[in-house]
Parts: sequence; C-alpha cells; structure tokens
Amino acid sequence: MRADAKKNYDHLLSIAQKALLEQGADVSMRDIARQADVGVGTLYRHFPTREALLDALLRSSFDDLAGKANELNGAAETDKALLVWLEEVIAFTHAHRGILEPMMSAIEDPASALHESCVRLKTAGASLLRRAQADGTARPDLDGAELFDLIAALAWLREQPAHAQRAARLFNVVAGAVLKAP
Amino acid sequence: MRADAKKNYDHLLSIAQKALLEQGADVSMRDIARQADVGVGTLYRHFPTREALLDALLRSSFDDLAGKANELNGAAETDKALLVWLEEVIAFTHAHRGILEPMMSAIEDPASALHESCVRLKTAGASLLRRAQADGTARPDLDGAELFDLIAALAWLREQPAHAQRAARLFNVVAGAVLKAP
DNA sequence: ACCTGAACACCGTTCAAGT
DNA sequence: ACCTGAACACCGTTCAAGT
Repeated sequence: MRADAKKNYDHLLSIAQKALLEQGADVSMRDIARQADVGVGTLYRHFPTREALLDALLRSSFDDLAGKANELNGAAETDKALLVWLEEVIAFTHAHRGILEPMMSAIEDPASALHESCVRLKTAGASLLRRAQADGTARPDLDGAELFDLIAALAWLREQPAHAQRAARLFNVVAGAVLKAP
Repeated sequence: MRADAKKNYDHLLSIAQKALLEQGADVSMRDIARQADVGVGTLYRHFPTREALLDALLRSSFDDLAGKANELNGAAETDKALLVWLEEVIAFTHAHRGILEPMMSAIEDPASALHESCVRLKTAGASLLRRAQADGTARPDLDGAELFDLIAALAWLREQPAHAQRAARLFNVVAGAVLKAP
C-alpha cells in the first residue's frame, strides 16, 4: 500500500470508529467519507462493503474477547467463567449500537467480510460452554450456535433504547436457564 | 370521510397488507403508494407516519391475540395456556418480518401511533402470566413488561433469516426459565 | 496506484397547485 | 375535501476522469 493510501486508510478507520460509537453501525457511508474529508470512492476503495468496514473496526476487539475466553478457560468456577464472558460480550455490543443485525447475518454467511470475526467469537463462547458442560455446571443440550443466538437476543434487547435496563435482569433469567441451578 | 377517500384508504390498506407480508415492515412508503396507484401524498394523508400505517394493519390481529389470551385464561393448565399463547404471538410476528423493531419502540413511547396496540398485547400476556404465577406454574419474579421483552427477543431471533430454526428450540429453553420445571 | 465527485437509482416527507 | 407529484434533502454504490 502506498504511503498516501495507508494514511487515508488509517484516518478513515479512526473516523469510522468514532462514528460507530457515536452514531451506531448504520451510520451513512457518505457521512463517514465526509467526516474524514475524503471522496466516497476512497472509502469504498478501502472498504468495499459495510461489512468489510465493520470487520476492520471490530476484528481486534473480537480477538480480545476471544483471548479473554481463553484466559477464563483456566478459571476454577466454570459457570462463573461463562457468565463473566457473556456479560463482557454483551457490554461490548451495547457500546456499539446496531452491530447485532450485521453480526447475525455474517455468522450464517461465509461470504460476508464479517464472517470470520463472528465465528471466532462463537468458537470462543463454545469452548467456555463445553467446559462448563463437562463440569456439569451448564445444561448439556446446548451448542455454540445456540449460545451465540441467545447472547445475540439478549444483546439486541439491550440495544433497544428504553429496554436496556430490563435486559440486565432478563440476562439473569436466561442465564439461569443455561447454567444449572446452584 | 368522503366516498372516494374511503375507497383510497381501503385500497391502500389492502396493498400495504400484501406489501407487509411480502416485503416486510420496512417496505418503502413510496413503493406502497406506487403499488396502490396513488400519489405519495395520499398515503401520507391517510397514514401520517409508518407507525400509523402499521397500527392500522396490525390492530385487529393484535386484538385477536388479546382475545385468544382471554379464552386461554379459562384453561385448566395455566402454564400450557401461557406457552400456547406465546407461540401464537411469535408465529404472528414471524409472518410479519420487521415488525419487532417498531413494536419495541412503540411500547415505550406513548406518542407512537402503534403504542396502544402494543400495550394491549402486553396486557394480554401479563394476565396469562399472573394466572400462571398465582397457580404456581410460572416463576413469580417476572412482570408483564419483562415477559413482553422476552417474547420480543425470541421473536427477533426468529426474524433472522438463517436463525429461525434454532429459535424454535431456544424458545423452549427460555420458556423453561419462565415456567417452573414440571 | 490512488483519489475525486458527478451520476444513477433510490429513499422519506412536505406542500403548492390542482379537482 | 381530497389528490397529485414536483421538490428538497438525503441515501448506497459505481466509474470516468483526473493526479
């Protein structure tokens, strides 16, 4: 990549990051280009789809969350480890409004630029779930894809402006269904 | 209402109904007017907001669902009654893609044209929940608003194209958290 | 190589002008 | 009263023309 292109790429990314946090994942592409003082074509050249842009923005965070899962795989209380991780994921998506819809599409569409990142997240959660299941602290009849969907549903609830507060309580209700009663 | 206006109103409604089923709740308003062979202004005159149009389209169905809840309030098995009703609601929203997002906004916004209809639905569910709680078949620490949110989250899951199948199983998982174990 | 921005095909919504 | 559709301010996306 040429130096000037690299500069545009990085600048675009930092502007898009801010836009994602402030305006949500459905910010207009035009707006991002405008805020970055760059032609729309430049934005599309670097990120041919919105998913490609989201992937660039989220990949490292998703990797961090997967890393966190790895750490938690060493924890003694397998149920608590799963719980902590789930809360962390939901807190992250909560800070990035509008991210769930594209994630849900991407996880089932290998052609999506966001697919790999989402799979990484799902896999990380699945490993924590498996360990809890082996330990007998989580119900055994659940797989990684289902866990992903449950997280997504709760995260979506939390994304709804006036429902976020209730979503916290409902997280516990649903968590109670995933983990065996104490 | 003048006769010609009434005719436009009815025609618009029947076209919008078809559009809602075939293209989802986020059909373009322009498209509806176009399909109805009517100027956009006519559509907006009869339905000043998308919520107003959705309300006109859904009100009677929501009333039916509320009526169904009333019938089920006479059922012997209070837990099964709640379950059956929940499935019915989710099946309905599943047939009307894209309806959940506006419903979630409307239920918390008294100014929305869709508010009343949503409240009716919430109230109907709450009555079934209360009866099951009084009967000891549903967990007592849950209110109507929380039940509404749980339904919404499951219905949203079912709205996601590739996740609908899993949503059916996850309905049972979550239902198991709401109802007391058998 | 890379950037620009006009161009195309769409939106939601309003409101002057018509009947 | 009611209807029409041009008008305005937006989109996403592409691609010829420029550097």
